[in-house]
Amino acid sequence: MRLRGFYGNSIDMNLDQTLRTQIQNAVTALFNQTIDAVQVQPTNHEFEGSHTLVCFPLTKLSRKGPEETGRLIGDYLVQHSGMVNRFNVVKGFLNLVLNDAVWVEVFQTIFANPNYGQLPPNGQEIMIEYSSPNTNKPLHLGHLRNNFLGYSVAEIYAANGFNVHKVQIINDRGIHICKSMAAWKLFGNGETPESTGVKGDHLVGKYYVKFDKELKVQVKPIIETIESGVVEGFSKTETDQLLACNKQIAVLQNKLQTEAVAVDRAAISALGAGVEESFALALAEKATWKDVLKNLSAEDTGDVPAKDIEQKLKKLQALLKNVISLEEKIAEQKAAIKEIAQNKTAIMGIAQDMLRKWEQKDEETVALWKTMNGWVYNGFSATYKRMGVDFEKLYYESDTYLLGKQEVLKGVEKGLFFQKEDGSVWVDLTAEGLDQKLLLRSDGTSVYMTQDIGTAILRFTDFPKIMGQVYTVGNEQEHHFKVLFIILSKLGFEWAKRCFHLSYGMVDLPTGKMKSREGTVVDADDLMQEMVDEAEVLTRKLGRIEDLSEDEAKQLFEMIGLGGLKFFLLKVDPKKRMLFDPNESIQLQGFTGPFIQYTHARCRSIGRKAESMNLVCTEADLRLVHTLEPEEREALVVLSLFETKIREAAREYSPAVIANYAFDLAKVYNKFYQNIPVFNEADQVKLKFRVAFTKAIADAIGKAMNLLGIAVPEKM
RNA sequence: GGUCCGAUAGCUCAACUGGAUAGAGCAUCAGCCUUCUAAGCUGACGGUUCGGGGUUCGAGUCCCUGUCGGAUCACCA
Repeated sequence: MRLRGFYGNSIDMNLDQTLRTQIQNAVTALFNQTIDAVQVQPTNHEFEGSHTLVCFPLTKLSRKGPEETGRLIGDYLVQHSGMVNRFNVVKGFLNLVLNDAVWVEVFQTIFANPNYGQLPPNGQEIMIEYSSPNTNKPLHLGHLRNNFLGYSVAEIYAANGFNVHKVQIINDRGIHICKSMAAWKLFGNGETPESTGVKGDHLVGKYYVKFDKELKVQVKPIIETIESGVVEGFSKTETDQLLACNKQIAVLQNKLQTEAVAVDRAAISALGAGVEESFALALAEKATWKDVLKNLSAEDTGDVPAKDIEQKLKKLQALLKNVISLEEKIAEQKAAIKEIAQNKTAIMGIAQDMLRKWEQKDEETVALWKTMNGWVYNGFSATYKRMGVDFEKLYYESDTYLLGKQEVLKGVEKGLFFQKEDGSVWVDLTAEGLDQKLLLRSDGTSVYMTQDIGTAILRFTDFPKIMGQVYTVGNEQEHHFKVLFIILSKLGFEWAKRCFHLSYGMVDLPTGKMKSREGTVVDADDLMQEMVDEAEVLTRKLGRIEDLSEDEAKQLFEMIGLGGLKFFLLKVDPKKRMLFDPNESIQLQGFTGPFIQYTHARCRSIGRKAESMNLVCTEADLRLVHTLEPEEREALVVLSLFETKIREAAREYSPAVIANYAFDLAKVYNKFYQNIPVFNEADQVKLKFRVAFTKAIADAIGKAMNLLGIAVPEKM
């Protein structure tokens, strides 16, 4: 979705624009040529100046070298512009130093604008979806990235002048919740959140895990029977498939044995001691080749240089390529068998039966469904509250899947979709370079895609003025949304092209990927609590909370713990997969939330002292400021970028832009703070200016952090 | 196998969409508290931007190619 054209001008852009015009004038005056585009960029820190003109492209017009061109333009600007104080030319780059008066004026504008950081309303409405959990288990670390991201993007759009509608779709229907229901019915003994004291979403999650465990137990003998060659009691297609799998496995295993013998054992032994023993294990079939390789790479290798180990592993990998690829193929076949076998277990039968009954509105099933979903919602709302996220409207899959079905059937009538012999409905996307996609099962029930079609249409009906919709969903679903948007277009909805999938990368742990079945998920509630606890420990250690009440202290720990967590998850470009290192996330120094919160508290401390001294800065005072210290100038340059960053963050759908900016601002202010003690200043004008300047920085930091959903303390 | 995404300092991440000697933080080392909050500041160390070609005044960024990692291609959601 393109949003260009909804943005106005900000302070630094005006400055930039004026400068560009003056450069254009200079070029016209000097070389008797006109240009329509000039390349101006921020000056590198190592050189003096704030704006830099790239001169290379101008050499054709000036018929002079880049340095000479730069000098001529620089001279001209100093003499005629009234803005440029001095300049320097390095290679082909013209670095401009603006008059302090220009920066003082910039500050006056910011000072006079209490809404600095909030762009005027642009009359546009936009919908942002995030969170959208399944109702069978509690929220985890992945949801945290999703929620913080969605919430922050919503705030950023609001700051850009949009009227934002935050929504989510709750996946309250389907086989997943039936699994929890089935397990609860079988093993729950009537447990409730009240009777156990367990948070509702966690209780329901417990039974989801229980279901999976039981399923594993029940499916094992079935798989063993199948693999022994006995395939009975399956439908025709299933039987064919299973027999085919068995056949494939036999062939693959034969090949594997041949390949295993062919592995160059001599080459492996040559790689070092210990390696060979590990492979003896693999040959005895106690481990797969892949596991052996994995174990070796994880082994403690003492003081062998890392590069050597890496090379060794690469060699090994190459030697074992064939056997590992065969193993993987066998695993694929086994997975296919498992899939079919699972449907034959008693417990899966119960869950599927519940799903059918639910669709038929069976009273008892619906009642249980309502009860357990209710537990989950209570749990979720507690989690959302602590996370500090909210929603204007909730959509429930159980309300939208039928609507989706209607729309699909309409599509069939119009000839947009087609029906197969078994009654299933499909859309043909081969013209778009994709496959055929199922929209309704042969028994007429809805799939994921069906309900998303319904939800989208319902939303544009509920909010007819929205220009578009943003879906905050992990990048594993890129294909899904690509297909969804094409289908909506086919159905004739012109707004389909203004739907945008805000696709973000997965969160990895140092131990690898999170897998709910292997119990390696990081629970959202637990994580938030740990962060707050850690914040408390570290804060008490620093001993700065003596004059805070117990309540205030608690609030502060909450602010720091969650601020740290949010900042950690938001500072990385959303598109990229990121590593969550728990140890690093609770750090308070450097590029962290608490560092920025701390800077804010410092500023406020100065503010309080100024108030106690009755120091008030007026616009008249500012008019008396004529010179700036380098630290002040530097900070003002950063401060003036705020609204441009707010725009950029919206354009890129990236809170990371704001996070980086807030950090830059805090850093540049700390430099000022350290070098120029504010209250040591005898000159009243300078003193007042610095107090006002500090307040402006604090406000900008606070607003930037708010865009990330992070609160900032008065003291810490 | 097809499609898409990624690879930058020991680690985690930037790099204004083609511009300068590729920047921060962490870690390591060395300095700075009689001062508005040291959760801070200053410095040092650290790079063949995965390999190989190409495009041009100029490439981490664009094109081709190879290697590695991830995602996806369900009558799951």
